[in-house]
Amino acid sequence: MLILQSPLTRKLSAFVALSDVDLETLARFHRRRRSFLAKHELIHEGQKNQTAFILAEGWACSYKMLSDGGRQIVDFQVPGDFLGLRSVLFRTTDHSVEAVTRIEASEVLASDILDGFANAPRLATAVLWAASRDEAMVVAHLVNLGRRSAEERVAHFMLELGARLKLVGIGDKTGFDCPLTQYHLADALGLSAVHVNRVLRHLREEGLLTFQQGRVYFDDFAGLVALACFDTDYLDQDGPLLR
Amino acid sequence: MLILQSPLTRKLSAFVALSDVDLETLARFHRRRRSFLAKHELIHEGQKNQTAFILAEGWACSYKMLSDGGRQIVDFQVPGDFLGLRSVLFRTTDHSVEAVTRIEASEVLASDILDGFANAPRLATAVLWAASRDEAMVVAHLVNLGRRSAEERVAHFMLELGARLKLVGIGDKTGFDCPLTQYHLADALGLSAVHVNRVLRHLREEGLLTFQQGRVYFDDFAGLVALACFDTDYLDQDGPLLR
DNA sequence: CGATCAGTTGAGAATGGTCAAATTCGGTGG
DNA sequence: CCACCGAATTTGACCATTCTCAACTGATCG
Repeated sequence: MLILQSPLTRKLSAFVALSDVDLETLARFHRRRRSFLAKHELIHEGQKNQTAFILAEGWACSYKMLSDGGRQIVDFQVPGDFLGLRSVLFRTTDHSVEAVTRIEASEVLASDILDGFANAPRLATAVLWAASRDEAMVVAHLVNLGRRSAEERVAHFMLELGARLKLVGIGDKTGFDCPLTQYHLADALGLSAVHVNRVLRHLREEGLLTFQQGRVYFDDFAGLVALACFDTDYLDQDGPLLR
Repeated sequence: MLILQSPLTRKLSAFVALSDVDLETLARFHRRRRSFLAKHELIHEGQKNQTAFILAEGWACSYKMLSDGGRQIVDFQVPGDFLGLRSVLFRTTDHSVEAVTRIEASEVLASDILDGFANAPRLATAVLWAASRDEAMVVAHLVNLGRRSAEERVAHFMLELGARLKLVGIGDKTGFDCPLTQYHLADALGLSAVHVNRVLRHLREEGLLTFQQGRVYFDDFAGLVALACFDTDYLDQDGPLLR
């Protein structure tokens, strides 16, 4: 093993057994460590020839702005996730990415990625495979927006976020630390911030969930799961499929 | 060139310059041609060890059912698209796929795909790259659901579908043939079928768009673009990025 | 100690849903 | 060719969820 098990390496190894060449290439992606303040926009929608980042510490979010000033958050990223990979794969980017908290990330130039993919095709497969799993989360999010009430949306979102963070080792069944504001929730869930506030109050009064002082408490996990029709075992993974 | 330019081959070549081995492997995916009636469910949510399909003729849609009986259509597939690729990549599938019209498709066994990917890693990269572009469409769809009014949603959806079909050579600026029912639209757009009908009537009365007898007419293309804030050049592609 | 930002609450308005019933359309069998 | 059937579309009346606007509180930070 050439490099220590970074979150990204661990994630990729779930899909493809990586060779030494793959791991060396991956290690080369991790020069150029940067840090950014909360709210810094790392990737800007519409720009060409962007660089990408690998998130090492903190939270980020990807979103699209609308012409009326509203925004829709597509997904949140946690350590081990790529930021702006698609902006490299498609020369131009269709969304923006900004830091939610102060973050640490490795900057990866477009040429690093394209050259790396050409020389280490199995690494390319692994990275894209992982990107494809991220799509499953976007799909779940889409279903949430399309067919659930505000209350179900909030409950489902929190459960899903909790499940995701548990995989990375942050948080457990009782709750997790959550640096998001109610505005983040509103922009992610397609609701107004005012209504998010009301829904949170109601969930708290019903004894289901509390979100206060940067932490989410699952006061009644089973009740939330029932309310949101949450599929408990949903991000499972067994072992590499490609050897 | 070993096989004729199938829709899929053309699509993949946009991302990665394919070798003869890649093309042979791809050709091997196209034995086992099948045909299915409209409404046939090809992939069922939750099943394990599914096979995948490559759509050759007709339309399909991928969707998730909710426990209350509602469903959310995630995306529509047209010739050249994979059906159920993720059910192979992740051993189990998180959504269902059904035929919208009568369809023709090549059945591809999980083992075909995994063996093929192991032997032709650049093909793997190309297929996953294309899957990643499909995600961009899912993202656009998500934004549509989260932050637009019913009228904007319908307009945007139709424009996007039109743009996509124009790329495949079906339809033009004046409109396209569309086998969807208003129920399909409702399930895709997170609206009730009744409301979809009302919105369509309104768009027709405003002289913007007509959807009747299986065809969509863009009566006022510029007006629609303005209403939906549609990004006209959005699925562009230049040439293979990976040589 | 202002200033700013996140959270909270109320009142009224709007968008879109539900239920129920009619109408049209595309086949299909006699 | 016509009568009929089921599916898709259309319309109305009423209702619910969620939004908008506006004001107020509380915390944090130079």
